[in-house]
Amino acid sequence: MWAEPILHVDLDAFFVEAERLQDPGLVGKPVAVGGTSNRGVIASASYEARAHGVRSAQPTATALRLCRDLIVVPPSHGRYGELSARVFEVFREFTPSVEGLSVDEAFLDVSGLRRHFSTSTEVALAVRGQIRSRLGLPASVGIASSKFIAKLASEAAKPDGYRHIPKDTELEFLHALSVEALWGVGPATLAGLQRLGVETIGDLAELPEAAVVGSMGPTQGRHLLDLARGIDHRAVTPDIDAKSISVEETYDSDLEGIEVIETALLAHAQRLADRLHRSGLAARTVTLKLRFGDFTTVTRSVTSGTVVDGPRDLYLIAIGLLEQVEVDRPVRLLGLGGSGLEPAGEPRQMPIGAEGNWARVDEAVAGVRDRFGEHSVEPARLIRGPAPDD
DNA sequence: TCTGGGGTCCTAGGACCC
DNA sequence: TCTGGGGTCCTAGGACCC
Repeated sequence: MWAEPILHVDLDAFFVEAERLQDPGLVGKPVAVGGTSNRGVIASASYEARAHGVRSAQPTATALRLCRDLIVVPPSHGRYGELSARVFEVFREFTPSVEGLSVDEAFLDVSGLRRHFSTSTEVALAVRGQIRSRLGLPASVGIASSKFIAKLASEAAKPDGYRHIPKDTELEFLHALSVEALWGVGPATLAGLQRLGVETIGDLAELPEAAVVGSMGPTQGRHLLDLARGIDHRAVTPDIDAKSISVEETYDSDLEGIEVIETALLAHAQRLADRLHRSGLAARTVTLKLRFGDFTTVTRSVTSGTVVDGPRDLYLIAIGLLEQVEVDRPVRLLGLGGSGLEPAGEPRQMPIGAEGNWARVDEAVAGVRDRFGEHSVEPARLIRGPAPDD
């Protein structure tokens, strides 16, 4: 009963369900949350929409063609984040050993609850019940002896169900699944495995290690082979600190001309500074990302001995990185990110001879934007005048 | 009706240091 | 007579996940 103490809790169609809490009129209908512009894609689809073939990551235009009654709602990530925080509070009422994978899923190690519940499946039912009754959200739970089996079990449990995989039936459950179901097998790895004649996880488990390592390299090869044989000793690790923070945007129409790109980077620098400020972090490495109209993507990054978090510093660094890229084609996407994150220090160093104390200005601006919203204070260059025709 | 936005991890080559 | 091996950091790109 307690040989399977790992739960994987996965909220069903989380963004859609969050929208249904706001607007109950959406219940029972084909609904998707996603971008509504010409380049928008679906982030989350209701099961009614999935019945028509609507999937996440699908272009919204394709989804509308597949399902003419589809209601597409633009995402409200701020609200989803708040709801997610409440879901995680519920998790932590059961155990401190909660490892979030994203806003809508987490591993829970419930082995410490032996004295309070007779089985780990009972814990799973209680977690599901609390999330349903207090937050109005459906969740599916997988219960297993290891993280990756628990994750596969929650997938098998969807929607709004639970699935317990007893340890002695693990391999039977695992080996029947398609190898694509394995965490870490995407299109490129799948193609390599198919060349080896692998279709199911069971097929992979029977291959000699040398064949798998020869095709996929030692690190990934041995790891996948272990998983295929049911071996996964990874512990549930709570509270992993963020390693990078980034903002990016795909434009409705491609950007042309350095000035237009620089202006867009000013907006990115401001947004990134806001996100860093809210997290109390500063970055040692700044990375600029450009995707051209033909979808080729380049990145340029720079690491310095000091950290940055102010919009002006981020902007100047971004401009410096932009100069290293040959921008000879229209730009579809711009991104700016920070990594090598450290807690933002109290007293901010200014470069010797820098004019004025920009760090203090940045700090003050960030404080105002936190309190009054992101449009309360903006660089003058970003403020649009009244629209000419209304 | 081509392909979002936010992440993590890995690899490979070069710089640099001992 | 150009020549070592290890370790770490940095950069660019790519695979993958939700």
